[in-house]
Amino acid sequence: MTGAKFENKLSTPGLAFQPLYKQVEEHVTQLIVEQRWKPGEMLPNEFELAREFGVSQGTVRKALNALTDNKVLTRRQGVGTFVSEHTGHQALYRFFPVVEDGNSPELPRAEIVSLTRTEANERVARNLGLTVGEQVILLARKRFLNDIVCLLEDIYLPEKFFPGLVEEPVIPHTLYHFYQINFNLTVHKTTDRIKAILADASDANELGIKEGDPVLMFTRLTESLDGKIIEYRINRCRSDNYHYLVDFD
Amino acid sequence: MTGAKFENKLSTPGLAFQPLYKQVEEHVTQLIVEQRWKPGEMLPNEFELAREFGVSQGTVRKALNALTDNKVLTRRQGVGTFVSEHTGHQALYRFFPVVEDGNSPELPRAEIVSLTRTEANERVARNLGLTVGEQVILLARKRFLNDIVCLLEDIYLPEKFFPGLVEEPVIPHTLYHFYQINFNLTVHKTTDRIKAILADASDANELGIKEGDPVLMFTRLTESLDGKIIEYRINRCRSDNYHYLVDFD
DNA sequence: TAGTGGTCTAGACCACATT
DNA sequence: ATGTGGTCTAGACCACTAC
Repeated sequence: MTGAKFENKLSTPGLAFQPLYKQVEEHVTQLIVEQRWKPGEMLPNEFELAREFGVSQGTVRKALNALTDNKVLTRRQGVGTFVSEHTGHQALYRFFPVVEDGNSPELPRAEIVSLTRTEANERVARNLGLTVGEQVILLARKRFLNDIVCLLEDIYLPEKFFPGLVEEPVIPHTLYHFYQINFNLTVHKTTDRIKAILADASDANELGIKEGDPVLMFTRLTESLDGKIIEYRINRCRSDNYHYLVDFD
Repeated sequence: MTGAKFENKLSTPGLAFQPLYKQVEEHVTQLIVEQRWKPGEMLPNEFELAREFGVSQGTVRKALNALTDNKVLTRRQGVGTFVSEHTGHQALYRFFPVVEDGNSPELPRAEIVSLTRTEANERVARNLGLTVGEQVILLARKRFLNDIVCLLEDIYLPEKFFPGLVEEPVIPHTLYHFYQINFNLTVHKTTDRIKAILADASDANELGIKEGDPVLMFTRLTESLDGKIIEYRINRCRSDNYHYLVDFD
């Protein structure tokens, strides 16, 4: 199907013809970005959406299932189709790769160290796709597993995507859910780059290790559902009793 | 569908009812493990498979597409459906996460340092699911990016899964393809656990860095298509100019 | 009981690659 | 021209959940 064959009600943008189900996928994503349905809310059923978009129910199903694979939607048999919310154990584990040696993955506790506004230096600007000097928010946190500090985070956020965040009185532990609810920014994917470094005096002190001890350092770039780079993190992780877990399949 | 409703020709194992398309998926996987079709070979078309299994073409399609998502099969429009081979750029990048800083992912060269038979010590046995003292093969390699050594690998293989490997006169660089072709072991997924350590004298010498420099160490467990753990790797990677790249989505 | 998603089928037609 | 996978549709029925 080239996009012109059927009379459907999707906004087909000009010449880049896509299969109908792909158009439905993008259209539904767009509607979520525009907050027609908010996180946690239920979508109309397949037949209603099919009627609205002018396609068959099977085509809607294919699109909704693809979005479910991408974790954008959650479907529950007998209940309905929902916009995924970054809450619940599964969603929280999804982007936290640090595990205590010999243990199963667990959820960490977070403690805010500081929250300030500053100007992007060259490195931050390059990573966030900003120009040097643009306003960014720097959020520093410590994270704990079993009440032992395991990770230090410096989180840089473009202020234009997070207006007013720096004045927020209280920032919850579940940051990605907070982005989603308060700034309509749903985290969609992340890229981590991992290196080994030696602890400097300050990090060693905060992590409870010695200066010069090996530390796992990973930087993260986070992309939202609508394709914006919304976060740049610099993480330093104790490596004596923790590791970074990756599955390829 | 509970598995008993339709008269199909799949070996439904007793009571663990599965959807038909899931049964087809497992059956096709089993046939690949049994080498009814070898890597690179083409399967019969959807209608033929549907007739053979006693299900509809749409059900076969759903199963084959799922296996394609899992990289077990490769489908090409107008051509056919093929058993995936661990060759070709895409398949080779898939399990190699080390990238030179500031560069795009590239394929490394491999050089064999030694190939010996030994007995599994406690650590190796535990990771490979063997008993201490079982025969294992130890393959040590160096890997190069742009002709600079970046990674040292100690690869432990249970001899029972790789009979005769230790006498092989020549081992190719593309190990996972070699496992697949010569031992009918298709790598399906891997788990890496990453830590930061300090280089010991030997590793530092081989990697061209100084003793005590930070090094990225990651261990890998590799699982085959039929669910066996076939490989345990201990990797040490230069961290001065290289990093480990992970995407979550 | 009503409403939802999940499975399975059948068939028409399109797009692509090879001969 | 032929054969393959890809898309789209239509409809029947099942399984699960909530009320």
